Amino acid sequence: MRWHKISDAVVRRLPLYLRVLEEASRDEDKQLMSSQELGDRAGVAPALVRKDLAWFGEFGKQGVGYQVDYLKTELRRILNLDREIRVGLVGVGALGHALVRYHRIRSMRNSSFHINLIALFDNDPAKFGEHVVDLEIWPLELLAEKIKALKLEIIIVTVPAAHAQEVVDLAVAAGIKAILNFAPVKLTVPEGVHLANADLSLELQRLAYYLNE
Amino acid sequence: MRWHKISDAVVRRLPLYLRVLEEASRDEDKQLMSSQELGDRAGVAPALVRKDLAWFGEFGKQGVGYQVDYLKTELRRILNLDREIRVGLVGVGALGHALVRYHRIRSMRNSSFHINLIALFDNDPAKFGEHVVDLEIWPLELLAEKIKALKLEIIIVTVPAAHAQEVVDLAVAAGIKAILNFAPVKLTVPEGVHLANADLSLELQRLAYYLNE
DNA sequence: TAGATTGTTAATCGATTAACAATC
DNA sequence: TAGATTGTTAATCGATTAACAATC
Repeated sequence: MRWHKISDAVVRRLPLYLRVLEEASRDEDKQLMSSQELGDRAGVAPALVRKDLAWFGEFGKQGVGYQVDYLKTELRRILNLDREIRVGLVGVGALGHALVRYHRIRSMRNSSFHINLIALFDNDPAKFGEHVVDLEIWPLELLAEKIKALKLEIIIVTVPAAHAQEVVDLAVAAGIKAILNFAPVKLTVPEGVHLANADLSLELQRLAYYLNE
Repeated sequence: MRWHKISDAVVRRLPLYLRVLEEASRDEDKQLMSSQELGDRAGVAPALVRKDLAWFGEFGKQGVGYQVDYLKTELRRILNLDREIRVGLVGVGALGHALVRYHRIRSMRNSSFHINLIALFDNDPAKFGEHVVDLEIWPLELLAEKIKALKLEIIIVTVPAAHAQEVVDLAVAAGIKAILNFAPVKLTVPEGVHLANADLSLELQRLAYYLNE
């Protein structure tokens, strides 16, 4: 258990730092990085990088900077990426299909990426038993059962807006603690369940605002 | 030209309000809505709803609330959704393909949705001339030319991370002012060009943080 | 009129930045 | 040692919330 409640603003930057460290170590074999450089590459002010990291421990050395490998390991641990995280996807339409392919290929190439999509669900009987890449599509009725049996921890929701809330309610009742939602609808989840929204039309509408200044 | 520079936090909520108003008027034929109800439905405090709207004018009546139709019209105008916004998509892989289908079908069903995806680009000659739904895939070489000829204002980037920055540079040089990026990479754009990131792996990594509290 | 709700100002809250002593 | 850079505190900035006069 952590002492302070870390704000979501901080948590959102951690994967950014991790990505910078992974690229620097993979592409440049970099051993050390200062908060200045890490910040530059992540698009974050150096003082903020140090403050963010300091919530979790003392990872750097004065006058030297941060050991890339060590900080990488620590960030993975903090983000729970040092163990397998099992993910299910509900709604294998065009978008769901694409996300499966995108994700399966990524996780096959990069064995250290421990967020694994391992189960697909749909409510269309015509799709039951069908495979996308190497994953079988299960009937939506099996969602709760499979969440428990396969220890799924995150679900990706790519069903039509009208069905998203009921899918989420089912999943939450079965113990799901995190949801990545693509449906263009505001979902309600109980305290303790975390929601990330990937709502493309909202993003496009936001961008449209800036088009005549 | 607007008097105050409106913060992005405000702009992000406007499409949310618009969606609530559209649903209320379409599904419930609602005529009036208070900041209280609009806020409840959008997940925003009522005082913040009033403050956000007040940046752009006086749209409500004391003791009464907001006229749904009127506010809807005003929000559309503010967001530039009262005119056609033309969008191009670069990188017709699995994800790009799915976004095209998702978006074309949406815009065909909902004629009032004026953000239109009208051009596709890829660098794979095998795909040139191929159609996705009703849209032809053009060679990436034509990007700059087509941006100008078709008056594209937004591009959606679904190319691999390694190519995203060069695509963006090309597009920006040709006059693009807004970019929706799906590539898992931090893009650099000049002042005045707006960027929205839809980076799925960052979102999943963020969610993973919350999985053992 | 009485009740309701806006638009707006002041107060609060939270996040970022600046500054610097500690120390490698 | 001298220079560099961390971890941390204080100052600043910005966004949200509370409160209320105006008014429909």
